[in-house]
Amino acid sequence: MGRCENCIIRQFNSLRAMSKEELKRVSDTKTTKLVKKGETIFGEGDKLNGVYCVRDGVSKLSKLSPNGKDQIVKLATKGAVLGQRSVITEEVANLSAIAVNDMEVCFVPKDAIMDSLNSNPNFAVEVLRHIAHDLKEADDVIVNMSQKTVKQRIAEAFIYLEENFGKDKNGYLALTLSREDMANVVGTATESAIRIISDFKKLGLIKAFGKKVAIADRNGLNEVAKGS
Amino acid sequence: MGRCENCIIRQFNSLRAMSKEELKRVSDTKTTKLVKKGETIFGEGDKLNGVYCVRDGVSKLSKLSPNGKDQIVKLATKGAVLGQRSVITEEVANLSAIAVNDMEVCFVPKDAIMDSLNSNPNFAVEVLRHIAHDLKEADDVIVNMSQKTVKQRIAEAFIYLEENFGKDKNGYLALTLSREDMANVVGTATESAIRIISDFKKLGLIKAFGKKVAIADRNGLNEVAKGS
DNA sequence: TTATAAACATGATAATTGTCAGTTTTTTCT
DNA sequence: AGAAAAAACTGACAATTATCATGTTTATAA
Repeated sequence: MGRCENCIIRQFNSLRAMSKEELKRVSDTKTTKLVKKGETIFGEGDKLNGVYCVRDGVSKLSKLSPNGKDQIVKLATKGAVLGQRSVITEEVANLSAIAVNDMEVCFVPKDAIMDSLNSNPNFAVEVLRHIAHDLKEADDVIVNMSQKTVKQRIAEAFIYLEENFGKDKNGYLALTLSREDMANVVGTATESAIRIISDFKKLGLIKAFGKKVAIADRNGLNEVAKGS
Repeated sequence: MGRCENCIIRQFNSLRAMSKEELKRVSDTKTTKLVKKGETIFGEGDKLNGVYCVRDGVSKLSKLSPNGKDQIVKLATKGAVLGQRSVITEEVANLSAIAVNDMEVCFVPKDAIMDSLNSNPNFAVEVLRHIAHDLKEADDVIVNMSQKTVKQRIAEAFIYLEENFGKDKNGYLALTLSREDMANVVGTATESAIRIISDFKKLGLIKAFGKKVAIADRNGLNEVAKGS
């Protein structure tokens, strides 16, 4: 079994959701792709004829607002599946997927997914669970965006980065985002993000080593996130 | 066939997604409930053992933020199904559902839904499509919340209310929200919402008759929403 | 029908956040 | 290495939004 199936299985969190033949069918149709940092996997409005499984690297899923700013809605890493929502509803993509660092993705054609969905209830229910979970997360983001200050959201973002992407051997966040991306995650101006991150450094909440950032005072950051 | 099945069918947009026996099973288990304005159907953290179909009236789905403010994430009207996300993921409710006006809902037990999901791929796929659509909408809300001003969001909210809940015979919005609810929909302070709504009146973008509100200048409102 | 509460409204002010106009630092490319 | 570009940073200021205090109107219930 190739690694691509692992993405699908991990994503849907059930080894038994797909039968051997289904996995075989998916396996036969897969294509592997290397995507360099900054490159676009697909853009807003693109018609997708398949989904992309992330094997390695991180992608930002963002939407361009009318005023020209990008809002990053989600960060997707190893094991995530991109574009499934659009494939399921048969609409064009409503987000664009851009590589935050060098990535390896594999492509699974629409038909392979749709056939399994239509014939295998277990698989459909697993996908359903997964999307339902995404929806809960999205609702939480809505509440955060509208009820928390930029400072709180940036504190949360650092915690999120540590929890979801981990640390390297020296304790620095495994995923380094530019200040601009950080601003686009929390929905603020780049300058505002820079200022607040500088403050966090001065307060000893985080520390930096070159581009790398580490959380220095987890409790303190948590306090800020809750609303000091 | 009772009206309760109509909710389910309308929601999932497919007459053929449920077999006759399945509909019968659902029909046998349903319970109808009257909910008065302001009453809670279920609250954040409640364990749901079924879903609620909205037969009549409107419910707000909201989440209490730590600072004590409510964020309304969604407004659900006739034909909508409440609580399905939590039932599917088998988590407690992450939103509370409160009646905005007098409602009639019917309750469908968890098992009836889960059995159909597990045995009927068409039904599962229809539910999946529906939740995928909700997810797209939630992503759009995230972008709006973070990239638009309060004024823009209030203008959009009026347009949304007209498009989704319609007008009465005199052209007034069929759904009247309090200023506080309006503020909680767009994620701002009640006073800010009041001020902006007053401005809209002065500018002739909307007009009021008692509690009722009508859009007076649709194009103008649209301009404001886009960012005048 | 009055009292009581809730919703609506307004002013003054403070806090937050965005914008613009730069400078400095780091990265990239030849 | 050196030029050019991108990213990070800073200050000054303006715009937006929240908060608090209070008054007015409208709805609700005894």
